Amino acid sequence: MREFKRKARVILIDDNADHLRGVKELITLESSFDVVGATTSANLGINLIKKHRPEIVLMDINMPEKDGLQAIQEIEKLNFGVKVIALSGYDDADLIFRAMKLGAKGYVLKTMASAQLIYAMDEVASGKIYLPSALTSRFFEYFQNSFKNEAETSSEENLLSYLTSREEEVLDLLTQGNNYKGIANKLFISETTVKTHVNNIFQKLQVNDRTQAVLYALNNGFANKRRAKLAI
Amino acid sequence: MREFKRKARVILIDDNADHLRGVKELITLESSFDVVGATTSANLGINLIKKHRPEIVLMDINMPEKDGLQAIQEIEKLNFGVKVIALSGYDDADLIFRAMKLGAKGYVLKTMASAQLIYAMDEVASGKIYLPSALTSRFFEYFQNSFKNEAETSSEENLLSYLTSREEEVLDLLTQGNNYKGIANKLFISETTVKTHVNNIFQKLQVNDRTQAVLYALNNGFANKRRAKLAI
DNA sequence: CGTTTTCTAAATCCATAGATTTAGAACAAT
DNA sequence: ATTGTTCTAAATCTATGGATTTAGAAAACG
Repeated sequence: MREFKRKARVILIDDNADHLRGVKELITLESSFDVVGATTSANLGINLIKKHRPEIVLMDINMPEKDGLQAIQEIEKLNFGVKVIALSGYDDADLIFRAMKLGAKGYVLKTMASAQLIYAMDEVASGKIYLPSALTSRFFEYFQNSFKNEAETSSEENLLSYLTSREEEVLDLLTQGNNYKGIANKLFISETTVKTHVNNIFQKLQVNDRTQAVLYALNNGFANKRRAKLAI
Repeated sequence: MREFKRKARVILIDDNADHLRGVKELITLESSFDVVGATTSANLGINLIKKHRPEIVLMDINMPEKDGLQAIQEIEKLNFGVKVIALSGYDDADLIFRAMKLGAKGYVLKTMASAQLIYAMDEVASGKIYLPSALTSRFFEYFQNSFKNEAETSSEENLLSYLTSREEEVLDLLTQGNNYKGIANKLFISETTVKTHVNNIFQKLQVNDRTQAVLYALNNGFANKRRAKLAI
């Protein structure tokens, strides 16, 4: 249990001074977290984080001055392993999505009961990710919608399936920005052979040049994982 | 409350006949759902769905014969508004991610208490998305990890920022698979002017040809939303 | 006002890309 | 055994792509 460990440190960042004070009091009185910093400025907050290296940061993301989302991104870039919980007044799907995408470990509405905030902090402190179920639902609607097109196009007849395995290899190298010579060298075959393969690829994908072939490949699920680094 | 509505219909698909029978009994006895179909075959299940148009489908995704994920995709393609809940023996992050990506409205482990399955069905039937919090956590770890690179590279110095607005237009057309002539026609400028722009783009992006320029653009946040359809 | 940037354009030249045809070898399928 | 597919390769030809230089007009900046 956590009583035996050192109290986890928390830094609060909220441009609303009243809310900041309220949350600070709440945490101090009703939880076993240690508030080591509280500020209304995102920039000051980041400095506090650098100084104190807290386990948890409660970050208001509805700040006008500096965008809270941007602040989350900067905190993540520090790579301190700080766990950021986004605090927001809105259950907007796009906000939730962007906050989670940037690495927030939780998203809590300001209107939620104080016990839920403490619970979220406990969960996040123990390494989990916490999203209230209503927000999880919102998130997934957004998430699934953003993948809808991709799913549809990927289920259409995919011309990529007509490629032979060697042609797939060649196309893979094309999607890394190689020219004929580069491909020939990498596959230990002659340049003219590569040309033959590439021409066959064009026919099968019904495109006119390598750029279109590469675009077709990327738009149709080719090389989804190994989002290739350019071979420049 | 749901008592006043017609009982929501459910179809069960699970290649394990024993488990299938157990779940059917459970739902019949302990919930207000109406099991209108149960089969061990994904293909038969899809036919049942076409016939009965159920509100809910419980789909085992650990089937050897036909992949359950593929079945989900096919069901979503029908566009019947069927709400699929994935049933799985594994809390594997990649499985969860793929199931949700394909449009599953819930993901429940077979090892979970039966009450939780009923709860999930209630939630999903009422239009929400249900993921147990432990799985939500798993999902987000995977999700955030898959966006990590993107966040990092997007915060590196982006050579795209050096492009003039005209060059951005030209690059945009390049990322749609246009050649010089196509770009010239679309921008009402001469082909040689396009060549000048394109050469300047190459210099600024430090690449050697159009394919590499397009790849750089796509990998660095250019045209993120309007995931361009090819101009073939 | 002068300077710089951007957009436009042409000319030239060489390199690469792409189309097309032909063909041998290996292998799988029936 | 024969047919079909895949992978290999070359030759040839034309089209497109890319590098480089030069330059005018317009707009932006200071």
